[in-house]
Amino acid sequence: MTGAAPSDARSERDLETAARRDRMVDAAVELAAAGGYDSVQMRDVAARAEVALGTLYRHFPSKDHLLLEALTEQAAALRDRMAQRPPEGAAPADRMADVLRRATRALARRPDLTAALVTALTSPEPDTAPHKHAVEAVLRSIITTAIDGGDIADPDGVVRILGYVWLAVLSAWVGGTLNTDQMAEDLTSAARLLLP
Amino acid sequence: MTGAAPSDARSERDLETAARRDRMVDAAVELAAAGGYDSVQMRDVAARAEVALGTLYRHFPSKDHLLLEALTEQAAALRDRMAQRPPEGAAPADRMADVLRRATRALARRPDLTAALVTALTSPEPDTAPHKHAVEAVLRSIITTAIDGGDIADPDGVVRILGYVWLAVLSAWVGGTLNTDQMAEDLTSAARLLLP
DNA sequence: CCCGAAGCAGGAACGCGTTCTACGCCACTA
DNA sequence: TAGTGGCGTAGAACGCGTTCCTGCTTCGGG
Repeated sequence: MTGAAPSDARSERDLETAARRDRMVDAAVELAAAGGYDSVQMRDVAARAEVALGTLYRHFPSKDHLLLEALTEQAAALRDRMAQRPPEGAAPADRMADVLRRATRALARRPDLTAALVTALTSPEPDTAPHKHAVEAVLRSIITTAIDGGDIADPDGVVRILGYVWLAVLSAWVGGTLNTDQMAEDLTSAARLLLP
Repeated sequence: MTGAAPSDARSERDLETAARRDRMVDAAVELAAAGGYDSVQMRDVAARAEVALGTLYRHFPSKDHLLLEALTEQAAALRDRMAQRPPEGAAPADRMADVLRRATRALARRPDLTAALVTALTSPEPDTAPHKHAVEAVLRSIITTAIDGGDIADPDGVVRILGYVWLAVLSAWVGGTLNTDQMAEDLTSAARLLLP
């Protein structure tokens, strides 16, 4: 790593800033996992990532952007796990229920982290819309591959509705309106109502 | 008003504090209608209601509680309007679509106010959960009366899912992810998929 | 008649997200 | 070699939600 040729000078610098960026996201995730949204304080993130506050804001224009970056990574990881071990079940509704059960279990494993990320997802700042679109696209792709193969009249509509229900249930769970069991129950109920 | 008998002394005082409370909610609604969530600043609300900041916090433990109080009133008004002129249509799906169309139109009439109230509704503070439950109960009651009379297998499940979709779509609209037409479209699509 | 409690006014103070200022370091280029 | 622009550090400053303090008034009970 240290004995790089002179021609690598620029890429070395880039690697450093990429590493800094990773440290910031990692610090945010650690703080979120420990205490939720309120525990992710920008000064603490900067300190833990060994970075100045201004640097943090140079890379992420707001706390919500920072958390949405982390959420994007988590969602991608979830999609990869689903692709690696596809959901089981004959009917689309069964496969969908399997997906939701596994996803819910994964999210409930680190509740404070999930709460922090979902909080960022439901923040009303309009300039985070692109990030939100990206996350929702990942969720919809998971749903789509789960229910693929069944004879469904309006697959796009079903996927969209299931995505909405997923988001609403998550946000209700974060807000304390629902517990984990109710969340899973409502999700599978939606899947049963919308899928054969 | 001024010539009250002595026995009315206590109720006069209560009326004053009730009037103060109303002024606070009204001030919040006016500010929200003018500029959305960020324009509802607690110092401004207090000043406009001609009340000290501490008094505002004596009645409402947080900004979100204040806005949720306003939202509860709005939701009740919507339910009353729906009761006064019931939705038209033969099939439950048609009546549901009518309800959603009228509700969406009412909300879109004052977008900044709606955005502010929905923002409060999706705030993650757990101690606002009772308020949220109340609002959701009103929404579900509207849905229930709209689809009542059809032969639906799992009416409670359908109502719950439609309620979730309504909330998710509203929050997406507030977040800038959806425009008004898409919101109405997704809602009627959900109604068609879930109702005969 | 006096007392304590409750409600309110006015305003300072605190916490945290966000912005701004001042400066240093390093790769590039005329 | 001097200058320039990008990225970083350190830390003060600002805005707004929230809390706290100090003093005033009104009411109900000994």
